[in-house]
Amino acid sequence: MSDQAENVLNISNSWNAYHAQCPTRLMLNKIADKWTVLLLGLLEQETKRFSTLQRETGGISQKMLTQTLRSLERDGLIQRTVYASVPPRVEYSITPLGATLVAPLAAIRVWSEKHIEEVLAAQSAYDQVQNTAQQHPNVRKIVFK
Amino acid sequence: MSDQAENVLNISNSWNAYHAQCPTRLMLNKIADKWTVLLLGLLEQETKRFSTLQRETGGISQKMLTQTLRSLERDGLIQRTVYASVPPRVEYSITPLGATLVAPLAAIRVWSEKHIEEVLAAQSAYDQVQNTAQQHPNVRKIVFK
DNA sequence: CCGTATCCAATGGGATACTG
DNA sequence: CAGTATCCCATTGGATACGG
Repeated sequence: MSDQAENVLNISNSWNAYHAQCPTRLMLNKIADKWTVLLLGLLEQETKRFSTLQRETGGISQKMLTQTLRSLERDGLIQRTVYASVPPRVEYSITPLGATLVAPLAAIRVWSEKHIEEVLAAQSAYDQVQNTAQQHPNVRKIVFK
Repeated sequence: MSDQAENVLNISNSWNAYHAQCPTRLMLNKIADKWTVLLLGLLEQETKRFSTLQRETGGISQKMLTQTLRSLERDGLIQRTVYASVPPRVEYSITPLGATLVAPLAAIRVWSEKHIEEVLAAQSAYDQVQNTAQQHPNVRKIVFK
């Protein structure tokens, strides 16, 4: 209604308030996953085996590796290929669809590396103010205007 | 070392394997939060009050609203202002730093809306194959090559 | 109006043991 | 090698009640 700049982030506009099935929410939940982005990063360039992924992530449990890979496979973001050799060999690779997700994720990475210092500084400043405010419990240090 | 295209998502490159303090991980955890992005979207344009935010998110509990707003404030992404009026009034607005995060988040939103159909289709296809494979339990339907 | 404190159910994720 | 199955603890988040 207003002639302000468009609200580019307003998910509720396109989806009538918060909706559990909002595409953005679905994807954010994926990305929010501790291992998803890391695995996509590892698979971005080359096909890799299960054990290789486990080693290169450095500490993921078998359960979570399997679970995350399944989820990514189900979403069509990675491809799983089984070779009927002995011992069995399974390889994972990124799909064309998965590859298109790399750029948006990289944007997040770039922002994070560029602004992390500001965020950490803000956190320190905030914490310091809170610690200074040893007033009545239940009362935060606040800013009047 | 190789002369391939650079691995733009490889967080481990810059941070020596998976590191809990990797900036990208820190930010992804924020974003992963169920309400963070929604609140940033609501505050993107204009300052809003606590009760307004609660209403417009449509269903967030007081606890989570407070908690999420605190977290965003601590990170320097939003600003909290208290007016010493009766009854008290508290307003939240996005900071310049928070505003710079809008674009990367919008990129995720755009990707999601553009590719959600493919993802859902991939999921359906995957599920169908799994349901068809009523073989020995413990054996998934697999693809040989 | 804008919170904080507490209780409690659901979920997530690691460790471990076992299979084709 | 590449999983699956089970147990179990830590974290999450909603509901509720209370406070400045």
